[in-house]
Amino acid sequence: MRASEFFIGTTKEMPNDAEIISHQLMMRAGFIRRLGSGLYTWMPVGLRVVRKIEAIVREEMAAAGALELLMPAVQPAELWQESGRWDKYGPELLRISDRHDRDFCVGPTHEEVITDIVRREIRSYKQLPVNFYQIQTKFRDEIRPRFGAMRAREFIMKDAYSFDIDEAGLQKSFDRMHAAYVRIFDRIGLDYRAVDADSGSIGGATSTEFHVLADSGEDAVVYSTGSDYAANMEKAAAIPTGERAAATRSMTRVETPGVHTIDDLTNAVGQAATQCLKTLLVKGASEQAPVIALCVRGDHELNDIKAENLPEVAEPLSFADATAIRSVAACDAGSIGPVGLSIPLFVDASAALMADFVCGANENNVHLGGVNWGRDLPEPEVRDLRNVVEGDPDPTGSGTLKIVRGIEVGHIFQLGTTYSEALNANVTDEGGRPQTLLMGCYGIGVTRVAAAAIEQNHDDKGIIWPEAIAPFEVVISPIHAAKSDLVREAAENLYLEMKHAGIDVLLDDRPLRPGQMFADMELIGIPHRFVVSDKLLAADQFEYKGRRDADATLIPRGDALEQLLKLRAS
RNA sequence: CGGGGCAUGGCGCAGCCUGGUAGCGCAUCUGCUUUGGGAGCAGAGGGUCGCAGGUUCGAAUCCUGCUGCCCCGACCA
Repeated sequence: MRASEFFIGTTKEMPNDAEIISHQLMMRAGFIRRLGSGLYTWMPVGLRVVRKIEAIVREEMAAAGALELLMPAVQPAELWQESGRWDKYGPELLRISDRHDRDFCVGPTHEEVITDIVRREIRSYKQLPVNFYQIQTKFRDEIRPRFGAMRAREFIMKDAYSFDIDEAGLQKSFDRMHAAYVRIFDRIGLDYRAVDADSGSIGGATSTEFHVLADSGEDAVVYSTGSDYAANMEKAAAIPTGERAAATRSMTRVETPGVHTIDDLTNAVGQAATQCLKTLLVKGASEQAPVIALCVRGDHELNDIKAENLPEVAEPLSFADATAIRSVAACDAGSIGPVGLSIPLFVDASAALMADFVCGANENNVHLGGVNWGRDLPEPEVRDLRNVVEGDPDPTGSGTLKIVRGIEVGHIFQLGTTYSEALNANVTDEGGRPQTLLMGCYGIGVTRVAAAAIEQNHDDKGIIWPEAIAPFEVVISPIHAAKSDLVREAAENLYLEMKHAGIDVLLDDRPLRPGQMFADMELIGIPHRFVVSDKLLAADQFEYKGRRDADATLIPRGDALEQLLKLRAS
């Protein structure tokens, strides 16, 4: 590609609404342009990156036996009503209606549509397993779209769906996708982790997330220093340490005027947060127990997902309102404690090991000190309710846990029969009986991968693309070509040589000053650069500089292609 | 959804409080000079000041309503 025939929309100025580095750089380098909240146009340079990511995904999907198809973005409400998600999915689902007033949604995901296809097309176990995928624009009406392509409302996603006759088949399909994902992210060249995850609202059991590690990531990724264990914060198992100490004090009333939070409490009673018990009241799942109490240690945080996964707790998790609190305790939030509460009470494993602790007295402005399980109140119902913290033991038994930030770029699920049952997707088995299909689904946020790659690879000059997804692999920058036939011809020849060698090369033939050319190409993030100038040609040389290199090196003119091929291979 | 803020050439902003000929930087265009790290000088074009009402002789500016966008908030026991 010749830059003069391409479109390069770089700017020196920073857009005022871009908060994170990938958003700023994508805007400045002219990769994306904003149309509306969470809506972006992919400009020609940006689209080249997207297409390269897609190409890698397609190759690895094909290698893993998945078949590409393309489903409609607009989906009839009936299908979503059949699966129950028309009501369950909530406001993130963009609902629209046509001229006949029929309801539709713009697909945030395609489990329903693919299951509908499969139930019509796949009749026999002999046609299994199948795995269909598409690369398509999705729409999710996010509460707060932000960070440019990172959390856009409209974005490009690869979504694959596998169907098998039994659990063993599903496991095999899942493992194949897992392996394919590993190859994809390896090839793209990102630092990432595959982590155990909660499957969330899509339903089903097993799921693994793929996170690109970056400080700006919105998710907390937990990993072990001593094993391969990795999980996201929602899923990471919190293992208590030590044993419960013996009670040494008797239970006493403490006047705590104006104390509402754990911080207030530690100040008021002079005890560390680890000695305070936090009691949270949440809505229950049944009429019989409309309010449920959950206890965690004062220095710990309740894990919403773990709480929500308790059968007794209403989903989605919501805290009890003032009226509900008053219905079970004679006080307001801030003074709740487990002693004397006559509602279901679940206690985090670490909180269950506390002795002589402080907690609310269920009376405003009063707390209790010296409280002990098994003496002042029954032995607790123990559950895992909290977020892990750095230094917690590895649940597999070796090492401790560390927490880093990650950007979720892929998520693979074993859905099981959730959708096939709801939509009645069966095949006939060997015995001639109908068998409900077992389903898996596998997503990659293609456009988010691009943003994540930038978060992980940039410097003060701009983006540093991993070679595999760079918009161009190499740029040729002729210095003052307009004034020198020699420079122009040498650059042109080098360009053609590389182009014929199948290299994705950009010839920067714009009539610009060198500083501007260099700055543009570094901002755009092209991994390799060759400079052609009269001075260099006089010595029969070109100049080479890798995007991460501090200094340029001189190379013999004839070695340029060979040099590039060598660098590219390494 | 709650709170805060913004809306003025393509982009970033000032002007508004105290009503009176709409300005700056960047970008664009022309010319000359310059030429290995986002050049200099001279000149030019480009805005019914988000929309709708109101107050006024007169509104970017004051008032009302609307719309769009941005930011903060979902650990409170």
